Amino acid sequence: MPGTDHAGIATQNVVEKQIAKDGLRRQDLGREKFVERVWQWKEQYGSTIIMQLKKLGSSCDWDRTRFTMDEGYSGSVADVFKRLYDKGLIYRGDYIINWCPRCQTALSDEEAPHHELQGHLYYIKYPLKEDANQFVTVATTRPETMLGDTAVAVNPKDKRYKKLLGKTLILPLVEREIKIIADSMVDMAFGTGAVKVTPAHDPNDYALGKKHKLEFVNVMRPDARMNENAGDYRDMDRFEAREVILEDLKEKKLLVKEDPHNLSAGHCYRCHTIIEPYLSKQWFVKMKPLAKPAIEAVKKGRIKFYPDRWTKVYLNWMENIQDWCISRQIWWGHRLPVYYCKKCEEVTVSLTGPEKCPACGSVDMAQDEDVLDTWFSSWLWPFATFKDEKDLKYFYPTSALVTAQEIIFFWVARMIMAGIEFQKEIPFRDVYIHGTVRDDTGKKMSKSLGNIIDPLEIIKEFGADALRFSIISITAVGQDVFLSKQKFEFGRNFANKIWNASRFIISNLKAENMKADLCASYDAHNMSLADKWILSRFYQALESVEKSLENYRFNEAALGIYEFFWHEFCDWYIELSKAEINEPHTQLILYKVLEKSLRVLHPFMPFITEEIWHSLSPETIMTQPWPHVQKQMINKKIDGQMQAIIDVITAVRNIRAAWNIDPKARINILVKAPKDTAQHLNANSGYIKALVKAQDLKTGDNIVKPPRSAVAIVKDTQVYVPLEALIDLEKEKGRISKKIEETNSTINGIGQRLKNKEFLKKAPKDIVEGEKKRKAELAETLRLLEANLKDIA
RNA sequence: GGGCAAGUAGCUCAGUUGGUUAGAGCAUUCGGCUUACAUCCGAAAGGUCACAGGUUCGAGUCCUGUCUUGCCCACCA
Repeated sequence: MPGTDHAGIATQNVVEKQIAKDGLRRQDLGREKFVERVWQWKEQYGSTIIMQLKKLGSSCDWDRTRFTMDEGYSGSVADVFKRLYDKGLIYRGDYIINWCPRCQTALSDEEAPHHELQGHLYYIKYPLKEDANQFVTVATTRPETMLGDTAVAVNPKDKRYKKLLGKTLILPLVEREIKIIADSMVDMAFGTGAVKVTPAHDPNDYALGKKHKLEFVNVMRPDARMNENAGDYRDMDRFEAREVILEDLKEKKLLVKEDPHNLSAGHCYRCHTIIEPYLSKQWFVKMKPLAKPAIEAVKKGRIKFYPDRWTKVYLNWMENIQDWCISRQIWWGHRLPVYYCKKCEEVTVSLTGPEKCPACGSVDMAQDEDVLDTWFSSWLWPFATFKDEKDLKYFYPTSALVTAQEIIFFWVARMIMAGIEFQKEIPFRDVYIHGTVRDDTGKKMSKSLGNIIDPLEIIKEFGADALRFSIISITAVGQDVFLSKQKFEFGRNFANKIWNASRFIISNLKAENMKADLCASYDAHNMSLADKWILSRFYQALESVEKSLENYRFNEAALGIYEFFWHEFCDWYIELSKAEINEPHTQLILYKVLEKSLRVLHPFMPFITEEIWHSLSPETIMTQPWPHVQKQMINKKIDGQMQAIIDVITAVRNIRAAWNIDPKARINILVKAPKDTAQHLNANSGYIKALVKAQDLKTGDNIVKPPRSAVAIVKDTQVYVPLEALIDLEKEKGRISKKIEETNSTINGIGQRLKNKEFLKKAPKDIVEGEKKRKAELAETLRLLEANLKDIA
């Protein structure tokens, strides 16, 4: 279900900037024309995000693409408003809200994040009415608001001010009489212990004002210039007024001092202007009743967060939830379905628009000028997006919501509340909170910071599959990712590997070898050890990929199939297959493992797998089933047998590298091992010979080490490689001695453990048995190593 | 002020319920055009798991404290 919201404030800002180039303000165009311009902009750029999603290979129902301002969706928004209003959960009220003087709109608390500022704490003397030589000194960071002061508050326990309680002060500059009141909210330790109270310009003071029935004096206009209540300071910008007021106070000797002071102030999340706490009439949603069942849903586990730690963050916010300010003084968005009678001021909420006032019958009605917070439409996304009741029934509730941490309050919490309130059912069961993408220096990538990596550029340079696979691989559950261009090489290289391996296999395949079915019996196709092994490994990889996906461990899933495909299938099986590439059983396995791997890889890398798939089948891979784990194909014994061969091959390669044996030279190998091991190696000597370029391989339990040969010990097996050139005995001694040292220290470690009676008593049996077995194996290896060393000496 | 996350190889990061020898990619060193792939192949080197205590037979993993970094929340005028 793809779609976009209308991003009210952000979009309006962009278009305002655009028309500003022609010297126009939105007011110059008027509401209707301006909104038209925004629609034009939306048509032109709004599809970018959808286009990017498509380029990334996102598999959505594109014909269901929805926009929050679509007709039907807008209907749901208005409908929900009315339902909440009728239920008494929406009200209009005076309140100190976050006001952005630049955007000229109210903002919710979540839209006005606090940032630290370096400011000053100014100490100002307010003279007593009865005796102008006596003062109360208050401390403030925003002296310009003093023009709106209607009281000074002190803590009732504060002895310094006890005798002044109830007395009257003369507010300097405006000469208004204000009372000294007592309230326990005041922190005696801060500043002077006396606080100026400005109920119209500060949320705390507002509360005090309500409680103590103070006067509310608003001294600013919406553009944060001082208004007629500010006397001589009228028309000055708030910060300009601050400077002038300080000058004037200084002149009157009422400014005691100014201390540097760090304070934190709300900033508009869109334009970063400092918020002005401002008294105005706004619309609110009562959140407590909506939050209650939404808290329950999470507490009872009907909705789960991944990773779990976000549960606490969610609950903490929900349990302290404040009413939601939903009106915005902008034009781009859903208008409130609210109508005022100009005659009797009756308020009517109506979906169609009333013809006349239901109270007085006047036809002189006007719709509220405001629009709704964008989130007031987005919170309906899980259900308002469906045009068809049947679809809604079928798809709702959805299984998982995947989103960013920063949006838990804005969106996730509210969707849960809306779902329960309007659908009587939670909107989704799992909430997966992914990490934040940051740049090299740890800064969050964002368009406004300009530090983004454009996915389209990466796709051009590395490919969409490379981009996807790289990011998935480095994203552990909910961990932030630090992204740089270089990281995309990882996915690109893997895509290259898949491409080449597929090319190799497909170019060798004969059609008749692809048809056979893999049935439960290994023998049906004369399978070799390697055939059985790679199938066993594939199904184990598949099992682990499935498990990882079920737990939202996408990186583990990606790396699981990566590890299998590259380092088991390509590095070992395909290499081994070259010797018998025309054998039907080899071709069958190559084909089966490839096509199954492609199906597993498809969700991670849709483009390359689709392309390769077309060489195998005329159909699309998108609708192919996910492979089933065939448990009977998983065989640990086969794994072990193959591992023994891999170990011998690795040991010989090691010798070749250590002794700088000419890569082209064919060598002879002798292996001395217990009977059954020797037999096993002998039966599969072809593998060894092929992968280490050996001329001849002799195995047995009575092999005699030839003089001048290098040796490697694998468990109970001794591998000898006779060297043509004169062997450097000292070097060989060094090699063996080092191995002895390593083996010894490991044996000692295990020995310590096995000597510990507590360990033997308390550790689980299988752990103890494992240790014993391992010690015995290592002891045998050590014995062989020492014998060989002695032999040299 | 409260909370969360992170500190593991030169770099970037994995490491699920405590269990044998802590992994990967990149970078490094050595050797390779071995007829799918040099965006590759083979081999190697590289870690007192931030620090200090504790629990445990056993700790990268659990507990406590400390340090460093980042983020979130909060009405210190």
